[in-house]
Amino acid sequence: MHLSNTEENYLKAIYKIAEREKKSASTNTIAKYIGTAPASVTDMLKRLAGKQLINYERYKGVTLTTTGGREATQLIRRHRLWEVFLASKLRFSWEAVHDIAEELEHIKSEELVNRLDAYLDYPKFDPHGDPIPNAQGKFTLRNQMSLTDALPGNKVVLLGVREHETSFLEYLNELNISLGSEFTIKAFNHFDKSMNILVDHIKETLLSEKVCQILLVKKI
Amino acid sequence: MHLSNTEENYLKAIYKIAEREKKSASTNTIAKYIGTAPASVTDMLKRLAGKQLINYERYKGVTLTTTGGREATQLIRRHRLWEVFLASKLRFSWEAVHDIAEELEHIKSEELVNRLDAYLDYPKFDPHGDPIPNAQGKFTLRNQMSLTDALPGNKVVLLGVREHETSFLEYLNELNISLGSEFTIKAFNHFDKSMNILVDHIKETLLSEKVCQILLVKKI
DNA sequence: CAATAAATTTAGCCCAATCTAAAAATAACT
DNA sequence: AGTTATTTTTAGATTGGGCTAAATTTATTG
Repeated sequence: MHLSNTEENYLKAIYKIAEREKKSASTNTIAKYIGTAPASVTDMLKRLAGKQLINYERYKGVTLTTTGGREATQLIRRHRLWEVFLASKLRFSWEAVHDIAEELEHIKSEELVNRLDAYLDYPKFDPHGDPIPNAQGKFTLRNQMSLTDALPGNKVVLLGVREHETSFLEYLNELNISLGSEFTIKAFNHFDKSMNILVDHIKETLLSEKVCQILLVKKI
Repeated sequence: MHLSNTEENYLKAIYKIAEREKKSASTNTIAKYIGTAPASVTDMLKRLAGKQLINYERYKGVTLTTTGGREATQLIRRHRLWEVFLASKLRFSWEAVHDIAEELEHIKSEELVNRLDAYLDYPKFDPHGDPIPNAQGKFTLRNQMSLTDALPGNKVVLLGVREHETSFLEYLNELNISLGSEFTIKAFNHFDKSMNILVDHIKETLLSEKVCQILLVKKI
């Protein structure tokens, strides 16, 4: 099936919205995600429905078909593998990889992505801790929770971030927080749900509820 | 200057045609090179002229401006660096790299291409022996000649090929000829200008004039 | 439940990049 | 030089992807 870059981007958007909101994606949500007018989305949805990539009924929101889901998963696979390449081989920082991978993910060559996968030693997670689907589209699952669910006294390690925004990642850099960082929860502040955290046994830091929600950790 | 992939492809075509034919590129030649109708070329030439990338006068053929030439050179740089990556890191064969690099060359990130260059150790030639312009657009020159110019008794080494067609490269594979192969010229056949060549001191092979023209060698 | 608000779709338009068919300019040949 | 052939350009249409404004459907709320 030949897909244009734009069509691929819509599929990815629908996939991610469904994942985030656990329901079918609405026209407006897609429009906001992609950054286009809702009318443009409607047009595209009709085309994608014509290609059997989504289930579309006027005014009802859309879901991916099996084919559409597979395409979206492969796109995510390509994106995350390129991110690994950029970070681990070309030494790009984790806040720089996303935008370049947005372009690289559209290179159409099954052979290329599989060889890249092998070259990188079949990585299971990308530089933001997101799981990389394998050639069959299977994601690696692991126990993880939001930092908001950790309790005072817990020790946890940072596995991933739910937000890839450059400014947010740069904020973590300033706090010397990166994947693998160890946190000891010192205190939970009820009034604003912020947390006092000891980072890597060195520096105590205050993290707002919003930041804690973004950080994915597991107990150690 | 923002250029679409298509605009970049036209600039590259004009560059390559000018290089091959040592004169301005005509509408028809460009159309054949790109694989579009001549009318489409005319339209595009007007747009490129509007962006000051080419010198265009109706019915006269076109040449690249300084800016246009720089863009074309950078595109060639990106293309050839990606070819090196595909061949040396991902172990693609030399006939497979071209098509994938055609897509990769359009990724727009100066930082990416320069880091890739460093990662590959600043290669000077691509897997077909074509020179790779450096970040300043400078090509490495070297003494080379067409195999047709070698004389019986000469020993030469293969530096490059002027033709990247898959079927041609596969033909060379069958003859066990690759970059670095050493040839001893055994005989020149006047009637059809073909040559009898001893390849790597092992196998004697007959190469047609057409093939000899494509092979770039230097004496050893 | 009627009125209003919000979401979605339709209608009609634009631009980039392509096409075919026809016209115009240049080149080639007798 | 004049006719023919070739090359190039113009004219007009198409497709993908996008827009705004208006109409329609669904949701919300007094």
